[in-house]
Order: sequence, then C-alpha cells, then structure tokens
Amino acid sequence: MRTSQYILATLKETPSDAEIISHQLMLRAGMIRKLASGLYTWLPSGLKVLRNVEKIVREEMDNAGAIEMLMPVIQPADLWQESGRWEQFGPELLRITDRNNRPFALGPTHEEVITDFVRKEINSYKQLPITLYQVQTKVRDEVRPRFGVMRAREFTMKDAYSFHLSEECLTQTYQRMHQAYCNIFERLGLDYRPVLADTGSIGGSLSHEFHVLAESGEDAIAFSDASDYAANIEKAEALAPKTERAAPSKELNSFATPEAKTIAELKANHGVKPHRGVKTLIVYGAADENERRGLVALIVRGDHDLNELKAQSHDLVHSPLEMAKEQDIISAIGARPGSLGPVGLNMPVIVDHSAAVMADFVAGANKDGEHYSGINWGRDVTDYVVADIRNVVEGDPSPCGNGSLHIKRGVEVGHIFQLGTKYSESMNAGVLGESGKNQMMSMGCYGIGVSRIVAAAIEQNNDDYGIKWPLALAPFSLAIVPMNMHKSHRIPEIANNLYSEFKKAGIDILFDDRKERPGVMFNDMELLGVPYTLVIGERNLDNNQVELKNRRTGEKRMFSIDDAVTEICALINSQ
RNA sequence: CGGCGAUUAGCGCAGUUUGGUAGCGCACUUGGUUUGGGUCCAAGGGGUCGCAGGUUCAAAUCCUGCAUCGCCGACCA
Repeated sequence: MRTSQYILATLKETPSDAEIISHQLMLRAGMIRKLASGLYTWLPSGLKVLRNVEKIVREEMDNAGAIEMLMPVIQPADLWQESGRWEQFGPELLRITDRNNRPFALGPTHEEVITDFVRKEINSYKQLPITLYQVQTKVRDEVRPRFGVMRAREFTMKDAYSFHLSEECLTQTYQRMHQAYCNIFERLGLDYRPVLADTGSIGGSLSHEFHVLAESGEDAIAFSDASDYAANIEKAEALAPKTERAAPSKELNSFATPEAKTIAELKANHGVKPHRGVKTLIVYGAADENERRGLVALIVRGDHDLNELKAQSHDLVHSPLEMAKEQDIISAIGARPGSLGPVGLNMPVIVDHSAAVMADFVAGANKDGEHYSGINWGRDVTDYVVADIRNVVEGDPSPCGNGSLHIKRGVEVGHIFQLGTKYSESMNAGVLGESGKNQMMSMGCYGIGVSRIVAAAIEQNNDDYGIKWPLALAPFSLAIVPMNMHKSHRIPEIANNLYSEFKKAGIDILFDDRKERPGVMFNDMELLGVPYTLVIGERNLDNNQVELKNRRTGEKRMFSIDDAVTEICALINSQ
C-alpha cells in the first residue's frame, strides 16, 4: 500500500474525550472514528488489526475442532421470551419492531438462536458433541459506553457454543476451549491470565475469564504468588483467619463523634485506625413468604470492602443486592448511616470472618453522632452469623492453600462457561440418546471480545511515540520511508523496486510516498506502530545500503540493497 | 438512572463574567523556501457558535426548555 493512496488519518492532537491510552492512540493512529457514543467506524488500519486478531482466533478455534457459521444480528423476540431473557436481560437488550410491528432484538449474544438451530438440526446423540462458532457483530445498549472500543455498544465478538450428551463430555470440550484460548492469547503476544470467574445470572457450574493485565482494566483479579490460583476478585474466597479472637480487655464505652461519619473521618478526628473498627452496611433482606423485605446488617472490618456478589448469595440477603434507602434505615434504627454498628441492632447481622475475630473494636452506636469503643462479640452482640462477605486484599492467604494473594487489574477479553442444561431445558433442546429416549443436551459457551483485544493489546504495547504492534497484529509488517524522494533520481527507483519486491514476497508493506519531511514520516509510522521501517536515503545509498529500524527495540541494522529483500523477509517470516 | 462538566471550522481551544454580529494553533488548498526526526514565509477555502423558544434596537454571550457528548457513581450474560 502507498500512503498517497491510503487513508492514514493520523492526528497530532489527542481528541479531548479519549481517556485511556488505547483509545487515544486508536484515534491518533487513524484506526477508528466515533460515530456516536459507543459506536465506532473502523478505518483501514484499524480494520487490518481487527482482521489479524480474527485470523488467529479462527485458526485456533478450527484447530480445536470448532466449526464456523454465521447467525443473524436481528433475532425474533419469541426466542428470547422462550428462554425467559426477554424480561431478564433488561434495557441492555436493544429492541426493535419491524414494519408489521413484530418485536425483535439486536443480538447481544446468541444462546437462543444457536439452541433453536441445534434443536432443529441435531436429532441424534451420534451427531454430538459439536462445537459451533461465529465471528460477528454484537449489540448491547450499554448503560455507559466508555474507553472507545473497550466498552462499545456495537462490537466484534467470537462466540462459540458446544453441545453434549453428558457433563463429562462438556468438561472435556471446556478444557479444550480453555487450551485454545491460551493458544490464542499466546499467539497474540499478550500478558494474560485465565481466572476463576463468577457464573453470574447466566448460570452453570464452572466459568473462567481471560484477562489481559493492564492498569486501565475494569476488573480486579487476585492471584497466588505460589501457585496458578487466579480468580476475579468477585469470586476470590477470603479465608477465615486462623487466629482466635482475643478475650475482651475493655468495657463498652460510648463517645461523641458528631463530625465522624466515615471510617476516614473516625481516623482523622478520633485516631481510630481503620482495622480497629468495623463498617456496618444495611441492605435489604431476602423476601419472606409475603414478599416483604426486611433489613439486614453486613459488617466488615473498617479497612475492608464489601463483596456484593458474596453478600447477595447469602440466604438472608436479597438478590440482587440493594443498599437500604436512608429513610428505611432511619425508621428501623433511629440513626443515620455514619453512626451505625452491631450493638443492639434489631435485625439479622452478618459478620465477615475478619471482623468476627476482632476484640475491643469501634463501631457506631446506632445513635447519631455517637460511637462505641471496646465492643466485643459474644458479650455485647450475641445474635449474629459469620460469613465471607468481603473482597480479598493484597497479602491475604490464597484460597488454594499456597502462598498469598496479589491483586492486579485486568481487561476481560474472554469468558468461558459451562452452561449445563439451562438453555436446552427452557427451549426444549434434546436429542435421541442411545436408548432411544429423548435427552437434554448440555451446553458450553465461549466468548472472545475481538475488538476489545485490539484495544487491550495497545494498552500493553505503547510508548511515548505511539503503538508498538507485535508482528502478528500489526496493520503492516514493514514500512518503506524514503528520505526526500522527490529530490533524488535514484531513491524513487530503488524505493519502488524494493516496494514491489516485498509485495511479491507477500510482505504486508506500507510505502510512504508522500512528499513529506522525514520527521513527519517517522512519526506517523511510529504512531501507527509498524514493527519495521526501512529507511532509504542518499547517505547510505552511497555505500549501497539501506537501514532497517525495529519499532519495539529501537535497534537499527544496515542491509546491502541487493540482499535487503531476502534477508528482511527471512527476518519477518522467522517470527 | 443519580451527581458534575462540556457543546464555537475536520482536530485542539480562546471569546461568554461586562450583549455590538467570530478568532487562534494544527489540518486542508496554492506559491515559494527548507530537507535523515512533526521547516519557515505568504496568500486562500472552510463556522446559520448543539437545537428550540424567550429578553433586547442588537445574542456565541443573558433567561427557559430540550438534545448530544464526556467524567464519577450505580449497573453490567
């Protein structure tokens, strides 16, 4: 490709609404442009990278025995009503009606469509197991699109679905997909981790997420420094402390705290260290037989955070978790949030393990502007249950028993689930088994955020000058940058010759034939992240040489013009 | 959906407080100049100042409503 006949579309200035580095660089490098919130046009360079990701994903899916197909974006509502997700999915499901007023959804995922397809086409156990996949545009009307293509309303996803006669068979395919995903992220050159994940409302028994490690990641993941244990922080178990609770050594004592409504203010105004106090959070309890929801108190140590997923999975707590409204708290307790504590609470109390081993601790007195010190479980609070309801923190012991936990941020680029029979049962998808009886199929589903990978890869591969693409992802492998071509007779000839020879050799090459100053060209090629740049200038031509620059290492190497094509092709193809 | 902020040329922004009919840098076009890391000079094209209504002799500027975009939060198979 010649830049003069291309849309390079690089920007000197950073568009003001781009927050994270990958979004900024995708705009500046001319990869994407915003059409509306969460909707992006892919320019030629961006599309080439997207296609490179797709190619690797397809190859590894095919290797793992999956078969590619393609389903519609527009899906009839009745399928979603059948699975129960027409109501359940909420406003994220973008709904439309056709000219006959028939309701449809723009597909955020394809469990319904694939299950419908398979129940019609697959009739016998002999046709199982089977894994089908597609690479396709998904639509989710996100509450808050952000970070460019990282969380967009329309995005490219590879989604795969497997069908089985037994759970054992499902587990085998699940392992195979797990391995295929590892292969994909290895080949993409990404620093990634498979982590245990919550199955969420999609249900099922086992689930892993694949995270690309990056500071800008929206998820926190916890992993052991002494084993391969890794889990989304939502899922990571906080082990009960091994230490026994100390015996009470102080009396219960109230003190005035008119200005202290938060843990931080207690520390600043009264010298209470956060780990010597507890936080009391009031949420709604599980509905009783009359559909009434009472209040429940959740208690965690002052320096810990509540884990909402753990809390809402507790029998006493309403799911989904909802923090109590201030008015409800005041009418039940007689105090505002900020002065709450476990002593004398007239509601069920769930105490986190770490808070339950505290002695002589501080908490609100359930009276505005007053706290207690010297609180002790058993003596001052008798009726409570203990559970794991907090997020793990750096340094906690690993739930696997080996080592301690570290916490890093990650971008979720893949998610695999064992669905079991959730969809096959609601949509009646069975096959005839060996015995001649109808049998429900077990399902697995496996997603990769293809467009999100492009952004995640940039988060991991950039510097002050722009993107540093790994060769497998780069929009071009090699750029030819001639110095002042229009002033020379031999440079255009040599550059054009090299360009056509590299093209003939199958190298994806960008020839910068613009009448621009060298600095402009260097900057654009570095911004775009082309892994190798071949510089052709009078200076080196006098020695019959050209110079190759490596974008990632900065290394420069000279080649004689006669050997350049052969040697550089060998260099590129060896990677 | 709640809180905050923004909306002026393709991009980045000034002008709004104090109303007088729009400007800067980049990009773009033309000519010259320069040439191994975002040259310099000159000339030029491009904006119903987000939309609607109001106040006024006069509105980018003041008032009201709406829309869009972003940030934080809540939410997120």
